Amino acid sequence: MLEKPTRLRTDAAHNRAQILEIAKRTFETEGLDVSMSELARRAGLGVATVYRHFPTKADLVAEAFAEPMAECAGMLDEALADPDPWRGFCRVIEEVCAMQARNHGFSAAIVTALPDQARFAELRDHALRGFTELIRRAQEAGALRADFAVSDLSLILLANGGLRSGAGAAAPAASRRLAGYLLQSFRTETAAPLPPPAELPLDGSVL
Amino acid sequence: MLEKPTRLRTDAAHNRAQILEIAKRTFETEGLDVSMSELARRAGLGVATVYRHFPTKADLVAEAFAEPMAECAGMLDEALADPDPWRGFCRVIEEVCAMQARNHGFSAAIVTALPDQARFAELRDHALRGFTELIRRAQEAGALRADFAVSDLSLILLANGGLRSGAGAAAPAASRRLAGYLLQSFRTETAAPLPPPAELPLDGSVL
DNA sequence: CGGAAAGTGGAAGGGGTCTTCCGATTCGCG
DNA sequence: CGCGAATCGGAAGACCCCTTCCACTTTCCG
Repeated sequence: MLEKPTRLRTDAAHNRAQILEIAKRTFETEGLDVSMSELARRAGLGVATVYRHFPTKADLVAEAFAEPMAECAGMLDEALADPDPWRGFCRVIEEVCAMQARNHGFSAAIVTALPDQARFAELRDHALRGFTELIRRAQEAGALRADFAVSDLSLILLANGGLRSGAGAAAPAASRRLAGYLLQSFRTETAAPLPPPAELPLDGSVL
Repeated sequence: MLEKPTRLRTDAAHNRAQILEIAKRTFETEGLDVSMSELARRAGLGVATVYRHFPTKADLVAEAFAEPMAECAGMLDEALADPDPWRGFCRVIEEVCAMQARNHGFSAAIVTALPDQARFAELRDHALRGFTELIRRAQEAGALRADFAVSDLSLILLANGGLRSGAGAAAPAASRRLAGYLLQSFRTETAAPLPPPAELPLDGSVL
């Protein structure tokens, strides 16, 4: 039986934290296309050290994005707490889009890390159930158009993700504008007939 | 002075066409992430042969996408010919989105090939001028919201490009739905205040 | 039909990635 | 303080990629 040493040596603990910190910052500002060697260099450590603490790049990514991931789930809970479901709905969309635009690695991280990390499966399901409930309430209140589908969330995330890759520094502004446009067409009043929802994954690959 | 031999040898001409054909098909269905070796293999030729006809991958991409590129520009001219500017506007958006969703390499090709290919600079400028004119007319007719900006085209293209990468086979359907949502919010009636347009490139990198 | 020129194929150059290995180093308990 | 175990660092393995080189083959003109 393998048993992991209960605690890391103090230097090792420090290095681990250091790597994680650098990874968080770098992934956020430059995306996931940073090599492990480069991360190691920036942390002032060897590559092997990085691999000792994070067996694979996906593991490092998962760990680095645990916080933003949880933050996202938190947004949903806050939104559900809002007495006005439409306002809650808007906030979720706006905030998630903003997060995605701000954090360059976020979208890619979802794809890279989510699929086979059990730790996120629960988070995702929770968020998805919450969002479904939010939609129901907003529609019942007559604010959200009736033909808005849960899969439209994937649509929004993918579309907004497209901005991040191409808009560079303007990504946050572009993102706000896109969210603005979309939210206006999600309101009941607008509701003209629409092409049917796409059968988007909705599983790990998108959210 | 270098002068290119007026005509290719018949076998060479055949091979060139063969490569181009394979490249078009492959780029369309699988995107640009196909190696030159793989393309050569599929064409039943050696790598060197590919490079003899297309000095760099970007050259091959440019050549392979010349047609869809021109087709795009054509859509604009058709739209401008439509007596109803709003209908023309919608068609451009819908068709360009459809093209982007159908042809997996299209967006990436714009980024890869457009920047330093003089042949496309003119095409792009023409299209951009045409689109600007189309916007003006649609706004004057009172159909398109007044705060729609030219840079919103980049917004649409980037957003729609995001679908293509993540939606897989559902991309066309997702694309149609996104275009549907957006067009509804572009109509005058909807027009509620909106975040300001982002300062998107608008140059080679996006359109 | 024969030979010069055009065209070809496969290997190899140069660069990048993720990951593993192992000898050298550092920590921290006794 | 000393010594074993945990940890580290850099080189190297195993794949990718795009591109170049050069001996070999094919075409086609006189």
